[in-house]
Amino acid sequence: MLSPGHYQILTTLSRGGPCSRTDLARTLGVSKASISGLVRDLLNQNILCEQELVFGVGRPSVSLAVRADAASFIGVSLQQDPAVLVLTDLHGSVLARVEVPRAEDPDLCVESLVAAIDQLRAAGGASTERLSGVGVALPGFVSHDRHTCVASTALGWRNVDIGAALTERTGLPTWVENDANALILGEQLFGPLRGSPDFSMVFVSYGIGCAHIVNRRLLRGNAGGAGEISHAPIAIEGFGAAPCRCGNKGCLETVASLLAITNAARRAGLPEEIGPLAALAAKGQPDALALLHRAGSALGLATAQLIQMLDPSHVVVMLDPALHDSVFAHALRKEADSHILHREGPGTMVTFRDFAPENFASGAASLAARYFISGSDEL
Amino acid sequence: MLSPGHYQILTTLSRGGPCSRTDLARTLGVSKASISGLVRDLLNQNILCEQELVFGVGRPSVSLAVRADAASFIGVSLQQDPAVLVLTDLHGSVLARVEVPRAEDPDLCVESLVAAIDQLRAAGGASTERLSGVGVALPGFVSHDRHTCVASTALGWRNVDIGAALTERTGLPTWVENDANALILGEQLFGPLRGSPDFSMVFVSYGIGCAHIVNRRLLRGNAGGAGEISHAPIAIEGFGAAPCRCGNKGCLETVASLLAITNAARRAGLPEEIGPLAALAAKGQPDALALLHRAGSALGLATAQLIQMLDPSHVVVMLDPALHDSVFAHALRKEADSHILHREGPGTMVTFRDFAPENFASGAASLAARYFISGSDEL
DNA sequence: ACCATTTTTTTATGAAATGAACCATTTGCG
DNA sequence: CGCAAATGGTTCATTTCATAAAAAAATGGT
Repeated sequence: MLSPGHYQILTTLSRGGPCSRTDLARTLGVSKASISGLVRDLLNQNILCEQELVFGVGRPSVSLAVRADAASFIGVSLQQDPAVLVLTDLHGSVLARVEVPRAEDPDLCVESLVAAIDQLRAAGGASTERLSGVGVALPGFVSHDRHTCVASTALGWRNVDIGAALTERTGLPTWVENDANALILGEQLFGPLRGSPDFSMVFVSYGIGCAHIVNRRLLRGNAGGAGEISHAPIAIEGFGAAPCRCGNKGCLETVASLLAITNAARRAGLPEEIGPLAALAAKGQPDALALLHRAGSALGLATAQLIQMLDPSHVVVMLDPALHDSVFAHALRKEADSHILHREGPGTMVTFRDFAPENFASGAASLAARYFISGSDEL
Repeated sequence: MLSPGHYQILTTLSRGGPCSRTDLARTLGVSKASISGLVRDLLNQNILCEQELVFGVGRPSVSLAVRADAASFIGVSLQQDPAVLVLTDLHGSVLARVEVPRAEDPDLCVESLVAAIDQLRAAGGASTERLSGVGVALPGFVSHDRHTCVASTALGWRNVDIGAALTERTGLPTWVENDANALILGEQLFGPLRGSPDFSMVFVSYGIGCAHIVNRRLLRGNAGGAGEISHAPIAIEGFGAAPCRCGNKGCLETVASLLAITNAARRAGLPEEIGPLAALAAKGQPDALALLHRAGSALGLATAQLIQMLDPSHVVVMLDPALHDSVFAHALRKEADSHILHREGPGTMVTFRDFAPENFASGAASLAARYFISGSDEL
């Protein structure tokens, strides 16, 4: 239905925001005549709309923008229990939201997800008329075809073709992706860093997840295992090198994940929840301070390695709100800063953002939106 | 002169080796009719040639290959003193080779390079009729436009537009690139790993250089500083964290570079040349063994970090031949292997190769060849 | 009112890709 | 030996696509 030219226009608009026909022609290196025709098609199909006039010298240009209501998408996050599902529009805004318990058994899980999707469709009303796809984010490895979960320790799954199952039950095309990858792909399409060609995201949950955009593309690597930093060898002097479930010693995950932090807190007789622990550290309790400082420093060192290796323009670290302004965050920033090679020009910017399970769901929805916009899984 | 279609054919052939017209049509997703016409043009211009027939059922297919003598290129390596210049054909074979002292003063340097290039042209004879470009590899940072050396501590240069100078004096288009980048771009176009979408190269010289191909493209990063591992924080327990010229402590460069190794050897009263040092270690001299083991382990740890982060299919480590089968290499492999997360399927393959200054020169030549083949600096 | 300037549309022209038919050359089989 | 089946490559009329040039539209300044 849409030609490559149409997709190029949609991609350019969602990458750089609204612009005129002439801008599009310049950016894409084609004639204004071609753009004119393609834009007409997209206007007729209610995918684009003309926005306000931009006045300069001469005839004002009309801004073109992708219509938010041109399509809607469903995103499923199995990153935590409960699972979160959202219905989003083409700008990534959440139109409806549902939570369901995350079932371990694959069949039960699909069952409850299908029910939740029906709920979302009902809640969305007219906006689901052009519902065009489902995305799933899960903690684990996903096969090359973006259908099957090859392995997930968190879910206890091996070779579960959840993509095919959902497609069959909902009649909607479905894309499956690793949780960290879905998160960063959502950021690339919908987030504040949209359009940046090189950036990375790290999140601290029970484990530590990480993904990278390099040259505008997701870094997957040869076997799809690229970008992992949770098993980076963080053998800082003075840090004990605890054995990790991966068989090595001194992995980042054994120090900086929420699981590691709460385990260490329990052993030290400190509160096991991250909120109270951070509050205690804020009051100056020495053990809590040391624990969070150590964890933050470890993640900071890994971040420095990441920055040295990939030289991204931004690294976004998603943290529990309780940690946002804590010694954890400060130690992270300091350790990262002290281990990167400073050069001229603006270096990598490290920013913190609140961790919310919803982000994974809307990242998952963006997988389907991406296909709508670019006709493929690349932008 | 050549259209995008022509370049696509040349790129496909040099990426995947000789193939038939029908294969090209399948690979590129265009009709046989289009390929037929484009190939005819390239045959007429003596850029392609028809090779042997491949028999199967039905009419045999004729293999098409890029002619080695379709063009020739000059590569300049300023990676070491003396500078090495080579004349290569379109398959990367070295047709002639010249060395000249590497002058510090930019003007003098250009002067001697121009003279050496004339020598190469004379030595190349008829093969330089279609000489189509010059590439320069140098240790330092190169501006975004691939003309100017922004900074090089090894050469003592700041903002030297060596590209423009050579273009003016030789009349040939010139591309300038960082030494490690030139090396891996040469491997991508001419080497055994040609066509691999994800691989990395590391070389151990007075410093340590490193570059990566990700998704078939050179990893440059936001500020062009990606891929550097020489300042990776290698703070292995038991390894002293020596201060580095970058201001941090415990950088890889302070342990594993040839400069660091020979400095440490001098302090320990061991031979300062790498050959005798390696020989001593091979005989079992404890201090020499410890020194090389420590250096190899450090590089191995950095290699493990690299593999975890990028998940390449191959890592090629270029070493002085004396180190090739030494405790350095063994420690490197062991340390790398023990710090990567093993998963199903074939993991990253780490291979050693002899370090030769020529590789940088032919890598530099490949920059010009790349332009001939793809019409841009991407493959 | 009129001109300069810039954006957008229209239109006529040319280039490029295609599908379908056709020719070429081999293997396999009776 | 002869013929069908299969595959590779070419030719050519047709369609699609992109473009440049011209025209129209919309505004600011003089």
